[in-house]
Amino acid sequence: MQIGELAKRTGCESETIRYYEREGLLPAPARSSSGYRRYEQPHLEQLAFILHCRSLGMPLADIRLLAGFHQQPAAEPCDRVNALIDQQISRVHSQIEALQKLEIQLQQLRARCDSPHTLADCGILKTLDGAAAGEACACHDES
Amino acid sequence: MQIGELAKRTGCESETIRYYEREGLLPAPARSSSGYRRYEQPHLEQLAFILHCRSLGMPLADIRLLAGFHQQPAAEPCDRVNALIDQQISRVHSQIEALQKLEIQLQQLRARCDSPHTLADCGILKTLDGAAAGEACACHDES
DNA sequence: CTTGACCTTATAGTAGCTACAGGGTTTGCA
DNA sequence: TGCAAACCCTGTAGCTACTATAAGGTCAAG
Ligand SMILES: [Zn+2]
Ligand SMILES: [Zn+2]
Ligand SMILES: [Zn+2]
Ligand SMILES: [Zn+2]
Repeated sequence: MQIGELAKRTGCESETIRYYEREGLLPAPARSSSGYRRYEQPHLEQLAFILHCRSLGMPLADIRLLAGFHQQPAAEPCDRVNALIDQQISRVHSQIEALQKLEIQLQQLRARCDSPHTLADCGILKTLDGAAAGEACACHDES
Repeated sequence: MQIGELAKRTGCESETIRYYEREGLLPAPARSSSGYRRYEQPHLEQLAFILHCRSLGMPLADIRLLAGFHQQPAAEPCDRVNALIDQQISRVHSQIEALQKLEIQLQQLRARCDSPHTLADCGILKTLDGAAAGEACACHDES
């Protein structure tokens, strides 16, 4: 199949497929006489593997490693696999925590303005300006 | 003061300050005879304003707008300010939701492996391979 | 024989920095 | 006076994971 059909079947754009090939995540497929890429079923599965990992937020570098385990002797321990997943879980977890703090801060800032009123009176702008001048702010106040 | 001192006082690297100037977030300061940037107190406050907004996760484009409201007539309504903050809150909120789904999926995947064992037996790898072949997976199973 | 839908490569753009390379300036000290 | 350390300058490239062109080649239908 051509790249367009692979794209349609996986829901991944042709350009992304070419990008994965350039990045070494997908092996370079055979070419037709006119230079068109020709894919087979294994390519589709390899791409699906990548997309599935991507949908879990895994970075391409980790997916490369994960895919590489298929080339390793099957008797090796799987702890490196687990480590990659655990790392991803903790990355995601700390992002969540950071964003939750952010949301609280933003809501504290937002609460300074009970619109509608003018720019001169806006509690949000006043808070931001005050903080820039060194005053305590609603959002970063530790109390 | 020179750029290095402004950097030290704000905890922002010199290169970042120059970057903000290039991006039009900070006005170009006066220069010494040898071409060194010379900053005054207002610059420090403007930079602090930017950094404070950045710490709330605001994109530079929004900070540019937010800073621009200082040049607007003070009698204008502040609803555009509120809209920017509300937008940011909803961005952050939807990111949190997406990441929380991700974390659950990752933990479901992680639960397939009760290490230690081998690559051939690893439930994580088996799940990923199965999903690539079109089977249902622990992580994306809707049940 | 031409139109349209494919495909190819190469390059640049996105966000927000960060890290050089390759130079000039200023300060202090022997 | 000479020199080195610690500043500063510009310009460019790198990071992630794509996305979007530009400029061209190929193929099947009508
Ligand atoms: Zn307001
Ligand atoms: Zn604050
Ligand atoms: Zn395992
Ligand atoms: Zn899954």
